[in-house]
Parts: sequence; C-alpha cells; structure tokens
Amino acid sequence: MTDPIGDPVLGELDPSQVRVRFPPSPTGNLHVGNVRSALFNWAFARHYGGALVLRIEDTDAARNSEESVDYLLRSLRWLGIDWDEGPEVGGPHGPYRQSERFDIYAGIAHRLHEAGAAYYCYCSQEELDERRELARAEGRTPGYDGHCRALTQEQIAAFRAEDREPVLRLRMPEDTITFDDLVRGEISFQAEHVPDFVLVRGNGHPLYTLVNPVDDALMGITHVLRGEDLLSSTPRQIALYHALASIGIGSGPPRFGHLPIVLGEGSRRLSKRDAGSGLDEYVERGFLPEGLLNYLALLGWSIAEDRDVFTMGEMVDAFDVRRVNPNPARFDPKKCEAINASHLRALDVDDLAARLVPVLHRAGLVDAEPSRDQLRLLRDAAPLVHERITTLGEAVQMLGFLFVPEDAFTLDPDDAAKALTSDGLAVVKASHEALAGVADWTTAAIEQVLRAALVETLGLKPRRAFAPVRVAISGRRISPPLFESLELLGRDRSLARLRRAESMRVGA
RNA sequence: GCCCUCAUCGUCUAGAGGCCUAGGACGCCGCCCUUUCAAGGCGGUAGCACGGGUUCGAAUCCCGUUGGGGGCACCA
Repeated sequence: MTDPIGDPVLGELDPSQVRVRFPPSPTGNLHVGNVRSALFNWAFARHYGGALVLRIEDTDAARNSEESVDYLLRSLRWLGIDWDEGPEVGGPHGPYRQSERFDIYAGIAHRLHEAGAAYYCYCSQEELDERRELARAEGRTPGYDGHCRALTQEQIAAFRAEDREPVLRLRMPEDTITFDDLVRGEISFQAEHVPDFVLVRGNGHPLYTLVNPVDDALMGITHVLRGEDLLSSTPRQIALYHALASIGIGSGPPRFGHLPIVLGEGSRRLSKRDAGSGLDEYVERGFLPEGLLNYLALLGWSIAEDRDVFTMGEMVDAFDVRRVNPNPARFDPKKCEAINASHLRALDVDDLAARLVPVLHRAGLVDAEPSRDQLRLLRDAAPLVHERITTLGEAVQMLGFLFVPEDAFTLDPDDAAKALTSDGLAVVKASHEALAGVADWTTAAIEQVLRAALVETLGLKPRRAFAPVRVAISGRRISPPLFESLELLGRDRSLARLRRAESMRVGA
C-alpha cells in the first residue's frame, strides 16, 4: 500500500496513527475562522480514522475564564465536532488544559537551558526596543539580535547584580529552515530572518511559543493544520521541535498545513469585532450546525466541480488537505445563508419541527417541553415555513401568530396601515361574514369560500383580495400560505381576529 | 522597511499543458409558476491582474511587475 517514499500526507504513518489537535484559547465567543480550523482538523482526523485532541491553551490567566471553557466545549458539541482526547473525555496525554501543566513546562525549559538549546537574555525592554528601531531604520528584520547569546560569567553576574529578570530564548540554528507545507508546498526561511525568540518570560511564565510545540510533541501530534497567520512562526517552532527531540521529547516536527485566512468585507481579515465573526451569532439566528460547517468548508475547500452542498459525512470521506486552496477567502454572509437554507430544506418535517422547538421557546412562543397541542400545531405548521426560511430564527416571525396567546396578538403597524385601508376593512368584513358560515374548517373549504366571496363576488384581484385578510389574521403582510394558516389558527381564533380587525378605524 | 505568502466572474470555487468557445455555486437581472413571501423551473450578466519567456500548444510551467494578505512581542 505504501511505497518506499510514503504517502504524501501520511509519510510512513499508518492512517490510524494520525493525530491532530485543535488548541483554542478560551477567550469567549468562538471565531468562525477558528471553527473552520477545528472543522478541517476534525475532518482530517475522521478521514484517516486518527485522533483529534482538544487542548485548552489557557496559559494567559488574565484573558481566560472558566465560563469560557464551558462555553467552548458547548460550542464544539453544538457544531458536532467531537474530540478523542481532551477535557471531559480524558486521554493518556493529559491534563489537556495548559494551566494545569505549568510544572511540565518549567521542567522542560530547564532542560532546554541545561542542554544549551536555550539561553537567558538580560536585555531590558527599552534596550530591545531601541535596537529594534535601529534595525528597522537600517532595513534589517527587526527581530532580536542575539545580544545575549554568548555572555561571559562576569557579564551574567553583573546583570544579576542589577536585579534583571532574564527571559529564556531559544538558540536558533544558523541554517535555512525549509519545510513542505501540505497546502502550499515547499517554504523556506533564512536563519537571519528568524530571531532567537522568547520561551519563558522574565517572571518565569511560559509563553505560547514554548507551550504549544511542547504539547504537540508530548501529545504525539503528527499533523498541524492551522491558519496562515501562523505561517511565519513555523520555522522557529520547527527549530524548537528539533531542540525538544534532542533532549528526548517527541520525535521532531509534525507536518504542517497552513489554511487560508478568512477575510471579512473589504479585504481585511475577519476580526473578532466584525459582525458575523462569532459563532454565537449563528447559533442565535438559528443556523444549522451542518449548514454553517458546510459553508465554512467551502472557504478553501471544495468537494466536487459542480457541487457545494454536502453532509459532514461526505466531507469526511472526501477530505484531502492537499486539495485545500491557499488563497485567502472572503466570508460571504449571503452564501452562508444560502447553504444553510439548502440544509434546512433537506430536513424532514419532524426533524425541522424538533429543531424549531428551542428557537420558538427562546422567543417565548412554546414551552421548553412543549405540550401535546403545541407539538401538534408545530408539526402541522413546520411544512408551511420549510421552504420559506433561511435560518430557524426566521420561523419566529412567520409562525408567531399561531402560537401567541390571543391577548398578546398584535398587528404590525406598518403592514396594517398599508393593508387595512377602508377598502381593506371592507374585504375583512366580507371575509368574516363568508367564513362565519363555514362549518367544515379545512384549507380547501376556506379557500373555496374566500375565493367566492372576494374574487368572484367582489371582483377583486387575488393579490388585493387576500392581503387584508392575511394581515388581519397573521399580523403581517408576509406570512405562510393564507388558507393553511387559517385552518391551523382554527375557526374561533380566525373569526375573532377578523372581527377585531374589522373594528379598527382607518389610520388608527 | 524587512520576511513569508497569494493571484480564475462582484464573492466562494473547478481547473495537475491540448477535454476551456474557461465549468459550478452565491449574488444580481429577466421570464414562468403564484393568495403574500419563498421554493422551484428556464434564461441572462460577469472572470484567467499585467509583461516577458518555455512549448506545436499556457488559466495551467518559469521569471519579472503590480496588487492583496499575513508576520516581524516578555499576546495567542
């Protein structure tokens, strides 16, 4: 199966040995770009039958909170992205929260220093800034200049005497670092452009730059799929993996694949402050997880030439990281909605009704555990909105009139003003009289009676005939189909609403 | 400024030298259907950034230009 050169993605690995990770920092609302990363890692792992590790990168206590971790886990579950190792499921490489791993990092930092792979730097922030500015002015890469690489014992003693708190820096190799990116091919950086970077702060606190590769090495991560914004930090991480391997931790760098970043409107990167950048918004608006995920997958990946709606199962089967497109991709809210709508329409009616429950409940229209009557009504009403909504949230507006208590029912003032003119009220009155005589309250009978009374007798165009009735019973000019709506509303409520509308004064 | 990276309709993409008169989707515009709104059907609009090579042949390979994006922290 594998030739001597190995699979271009797996190398010598057996597919089931694939291990990827999703390492979010729990800082609140999950960014859709991060969701996309999680999705691609998940699809990659599932495709090969490997493992997805969820690791919480919460070393920066000031920015992280317990609620954020809960929220994060809930979000991933909502999306349907499951993990094989991590919080709540455990695993052999735990703990999976970096805030519980400080001892590990301290030990490794120490060993790195002992081995000479890292050294202490006593430069102050001001000195660093000064030299950085100088380098920039001279057109050189403004990174650290290696000032403290080879301090003598005397120099060190002198700095210590000044009470300077040194940072620990990795000693970068002198040679060019080259790696084969899974989505971009060969990329190389010359050593002079990759400065010795900080691993541990002056106060002893380990940095992401240390902790992230250390955990990847310790957790046996084989492939790292992440945003292109991390591309230029890859060479220094590779150097760290090698240094770690040299002291017996891990077996060198994983394979990297840098996914295109997600841009917002214009050409800026979709920032956390932009509308539409956070997962919350999609949950609240009633997106389907599979719809959102499908759209996100399209940002950089495609399943086939003439197809863009697919299930996650289909994505898993077809996913190939080498086919990820390297272009930065703009997030298009319209297309996102369209894809979601396609998934919505693919739902069967019972499924749709079930998914509508929490949405309607949040809007105060049904109980958290809906009654039998509510469920029956919802089951009957769901088909009416099935092809009319883009997100579940839109059903609230469309179906609200069926679920509100009679005394809370109101007409949209704008729609009422437009439809319930004196002519409109005359139509409502005629409808009321005609419908009052209907004993067999079915869609067909209702339609027949209304057509006879309004279109045939009054000679109105259907368009003009039904609008006032629609507003009177649903409160809006846009609603589910009228006759079906009347049937579902029921005879008594329908007649009562018509009566109420009738008594309105024009312009009131 | 320096380093890295990217370049096909407005947007997301298909495209691995001849299958390309460049395909699909979203959007937009028509028409059909129609009790509103949708959905659906049919049709249309619109693109290989530019300049050089290589080749019998280039959207596809190479170089350059231009433009976009990312990075250059004791953040992650």
